[in-house]
Amino acid sequence: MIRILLAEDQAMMRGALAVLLGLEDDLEVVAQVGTGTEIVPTALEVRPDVALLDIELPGISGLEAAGELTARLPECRVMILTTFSRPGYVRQAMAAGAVGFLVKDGPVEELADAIRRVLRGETVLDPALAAATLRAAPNPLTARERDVLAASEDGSSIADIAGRLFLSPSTVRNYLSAAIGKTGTRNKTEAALTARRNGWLA
Amino acid sequence: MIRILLAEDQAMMRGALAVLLGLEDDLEVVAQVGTGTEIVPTALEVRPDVALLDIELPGISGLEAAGELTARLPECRVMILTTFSRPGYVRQAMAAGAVGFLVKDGPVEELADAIRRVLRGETVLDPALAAATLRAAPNPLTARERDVLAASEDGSSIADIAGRLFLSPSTVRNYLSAAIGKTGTRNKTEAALTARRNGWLA
DNA sequence: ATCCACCACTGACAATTGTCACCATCGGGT
DNA sequence: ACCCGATGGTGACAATTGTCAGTGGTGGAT
Repeated sequence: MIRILLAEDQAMMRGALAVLLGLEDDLEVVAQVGTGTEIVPTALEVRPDVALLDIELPGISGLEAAGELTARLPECRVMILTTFSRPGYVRQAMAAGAVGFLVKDGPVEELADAIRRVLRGETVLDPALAAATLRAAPNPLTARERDVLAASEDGSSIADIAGRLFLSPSTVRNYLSAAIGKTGTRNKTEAALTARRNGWLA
Repeated sequence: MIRILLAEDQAMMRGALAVLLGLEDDLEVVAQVGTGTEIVPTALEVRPDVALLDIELPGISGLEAAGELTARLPECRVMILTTFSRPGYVRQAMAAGAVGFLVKDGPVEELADAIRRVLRGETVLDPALAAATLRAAPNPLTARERDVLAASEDGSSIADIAGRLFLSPSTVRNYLSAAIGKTGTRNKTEAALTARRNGWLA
């Protein structure tokens, strides 16, 4: 019996997947969580064979949790199940020790099989997605550039960002200018958008 | 046997829901589509009792499809199933003749029952959500203001927007200024963001 | 007939934003 | 010791953006 931990914030999606996986007679969902913060504690308690993690979660992200989980519970295989096939996500997932990366666009039928394959020691990653990730440029942004971009995502003014990050407005403008240059965009809004789309933030 | 049409863009969610609903012995998913454009033609062909529509879909939105569907196939009950409980969405759904509005945050168990209740003639709408919708201000934006806000969502410059909408840059700036005023925000990025969050766009 | 809301535009002005050159410090590498 | 990249800053300048006061035109109410 393969014991599964399921982390997904949308209750309906989480419930549906749990029922679905429960229908397979070699699979068993032993824990369900709706936030990133619960992942590691719950996993340490129930000791699942596989953790199926969404990325965008309240609290910490599934990718951060993946890193901690592979470190603290190495016998648990970590798989990422996400809406977005962003190159940066794939990169971070692999760096965090994940052995599977599934996109919610794919057919449900693949899911149970992917879990079994991971447990046999295989790595599950769509070849086209792997290729696209390798083709795409790796994250060119420095930590600070990511900070200011993330802070500008809600449309904040430079003064706001500076206040929030305890920097001088001029410094913020310089980082933004650098980020705009590196992303090949024309203003902070576009820069934040493409950085987000590439999985370069958070 | 209740015949259901399912419109949802995420294949995995769509598949999982279909399996789930299929487990109920009085429910039957007779059609699944992944785009908004397919909804009406498919419904006219298979004549379902209930159409369960996501809002954010490729092609036309589930809300637009809902309006057309209630007009062209009145015997088919339309239910909206969406991630976002935006006041504007609820308003539009009801205006389009939908008799159910479900949020993907809720438990899966409710879904089948909600469908049955809708078929008994009830309207399914979380009271708290209904209250919040009534409390929230209705869409204060004019059609043009919505246009320019939608066009500015990708971080475009005013000149870009003007070019795309065949307007003079000054006109665009005036509409944006009006939208900024009405949304109580401080720049076009914030304005577009809050308009989107309230379900005032598209 | 008059009012009002919406549409479309212009021009002027102030504020914000983006670019650039420049300076200083710190921590690795080589 | 030296270079390099990242961090944090200043000041100057140009471009973009936001505000405001106008001008008209349209079409639907009263």
